[in-house]
Amino acid sequence: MANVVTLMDVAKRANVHLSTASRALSPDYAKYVGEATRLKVLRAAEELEYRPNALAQGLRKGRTGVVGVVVVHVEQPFTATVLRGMENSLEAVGIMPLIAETHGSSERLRRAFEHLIAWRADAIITTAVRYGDADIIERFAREVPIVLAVRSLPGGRLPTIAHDDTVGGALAARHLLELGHRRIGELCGPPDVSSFAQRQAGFRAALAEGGVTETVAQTSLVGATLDEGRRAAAALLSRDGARPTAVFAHNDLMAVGAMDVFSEAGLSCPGDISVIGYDDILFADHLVPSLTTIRLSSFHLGRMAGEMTYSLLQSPDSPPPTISLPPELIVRDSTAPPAEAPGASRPPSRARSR
Amino acid sequence: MANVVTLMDVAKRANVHLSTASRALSPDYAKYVGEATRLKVLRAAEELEYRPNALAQGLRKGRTGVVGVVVVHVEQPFTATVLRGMENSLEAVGIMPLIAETHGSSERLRRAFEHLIAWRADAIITTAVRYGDADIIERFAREVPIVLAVRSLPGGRLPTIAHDDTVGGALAARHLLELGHRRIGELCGPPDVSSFAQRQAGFRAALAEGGVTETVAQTSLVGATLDEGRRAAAALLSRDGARPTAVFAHNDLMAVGAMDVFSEAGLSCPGDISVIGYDDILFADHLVPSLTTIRLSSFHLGRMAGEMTYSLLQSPDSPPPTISLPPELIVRDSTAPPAEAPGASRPPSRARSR
DNA sequence: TTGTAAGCGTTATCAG
DNA sequence: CTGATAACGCTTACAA
Repeated sequence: MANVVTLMDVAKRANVHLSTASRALSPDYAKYVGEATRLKVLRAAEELEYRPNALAQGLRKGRTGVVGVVVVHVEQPFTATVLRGMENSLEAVGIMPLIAETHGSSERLRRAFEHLIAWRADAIITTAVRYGDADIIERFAREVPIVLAVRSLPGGRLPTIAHDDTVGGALAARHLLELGHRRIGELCGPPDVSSFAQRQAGFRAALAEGGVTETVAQTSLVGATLDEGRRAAAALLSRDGARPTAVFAHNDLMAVGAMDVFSEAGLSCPGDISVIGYDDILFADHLVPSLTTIRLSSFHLGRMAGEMTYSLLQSPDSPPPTISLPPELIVRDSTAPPAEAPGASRPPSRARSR
Repeated sequence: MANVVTLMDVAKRANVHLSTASRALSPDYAKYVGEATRLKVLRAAEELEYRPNALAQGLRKGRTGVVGVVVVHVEQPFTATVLRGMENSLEAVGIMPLIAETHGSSERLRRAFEHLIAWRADAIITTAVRYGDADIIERFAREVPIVLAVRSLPGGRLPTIAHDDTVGGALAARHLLELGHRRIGELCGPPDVSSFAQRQAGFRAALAEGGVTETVAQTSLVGATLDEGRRAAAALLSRDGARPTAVFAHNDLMAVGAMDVFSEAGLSCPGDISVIGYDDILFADHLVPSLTTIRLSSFHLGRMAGEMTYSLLQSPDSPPPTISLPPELIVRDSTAPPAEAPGASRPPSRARSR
């Protein structure tokens, strides 16, 4: 190790002054350098395998070319794809994403932001906000440009890009209504996350339009995981009163957990109970039955979030844009008309993409 | 924005010299500061929301507290878990992982390393090496400590932590042999990746021990993805000669692709053809049939890789350790005795964990 | 076109 | 215990 080549070494080898070497290697200032000397410097840099110290550059320039990305969990299937999209667009403009995770904790969210600010990230994109984080986010927003992706915050004071989950919830509701379901359950994610709050709002509004005013809801405050899906589904089954004929899970992970529980309880899906999820994660089409769900263009969302951030960096004082992306209903085998209402016919089978 | 609080601001507000402020805030040097002044400085820092500039610190200290992690693809299920393990152990010792992706390209691998070196990462962990990258990796290893995880390189000159894929391949082979299979196919990942090379070697050696000397192999040079699994499986089916009664796919993704193709070709699994995968990715147990596979303790591997890196940073000139982790056979429903050899009985069903 | 020099925000080594 | 000061490696006005 140890053998770190600095600009000084390059300058010496090329027999030029430090600053000339700097200019020769800078895209912006190279034009002020004689062609011959420029080539000398380039050769020297090449030969010594010179690698500019990004710390020194950032310190001096006041920009790092780093954008922080704060997510709940890289491992979540949906998040991973969003990240890939961001990376894709950021890389194209020479920006490096620096990823930090919150694991759902507000305390870690705070630490992640402080970390990224300490590293002088030029901007921060986050997909991890909960309503309770609004204050702290707005405080940080005074220190660094922040872009909200996937999850939004009320007020719209920050640039935001997210799917329209109200529409998504409504799509789910209308699909179940069309199939003839009237007693419908809902497995809700934490209500202080905009995505879940909006899914619920959209779902209920659409049900109400269809004359169904009551849903059997079970909310998880912990998170929208497979285990929480199991727990919520079990709680829902153990209730008094008639069992719902269909269930809307706020994401696919919960849907899978619920399907497991239903199957263990001897209920067939979709025969006894239909299940619709949300997200269209990898392998949603490989489950048995394959999962009807709402697809979000996650890669695209990530891409656009990256682009939005870049243009924000270019023109810092344009008004905060808000972009809303449409979700899409993907009908598969986990939803069907309820056994008791044979009148309703299955709508023509739609695209089974993937 | 703009309003960046520096140490100078803190010092002024506390009425002490810059260097005193620095000491007061440093865990190592705080003891040389009078209790009263120390508290004054702490208060001032608090009030101003002072956040040390990590760039300046890194530049001055020569250490950044950053460890680069170079992976093929964050999105891959196996990788994501490994990452979580690394993060888990690195965070515990105050190190921040900086993630970079290669997408399987050597050129991008090089760029990722250069990027991380430019940012003066204290060390780099990589799970993305191919045999062809050996030279470049050894060159970089002169500039920064490198830890090889998941995939190894011949020679053992670099600290390495990986699962014993030779054993894993053998486990798969013996399982199929025990079930009575004698005509066995293999869907291979790229052979210039140690994991796949070793899986193949272990698999074939164990088959040979069982008297089976020939396998119907189909190799993918592109990558071990679902689509490549489909392609390889299709190629395997279209061959002359008797169809194999069992197939070992070098990872679960390829196994899923293969199962799709088999099912589309009207073959039932495990009735007509058994399939065993590798990795035990999320939802491997939710497929139908649930997938027999080799489980790797990915989280644990990640953890240990992080710990290894840290201890390497502590004692830089200890000999490069090599840690080998055992894989585990997980028997599920995608493997069964071949139809033609009813003599072989299914071994007692083992743990169906998850 | 090139050289000079002043920092960017810290830490660490000196004296005092 | 505290103050002064020299780096760390680089960029960029400003002079020449």
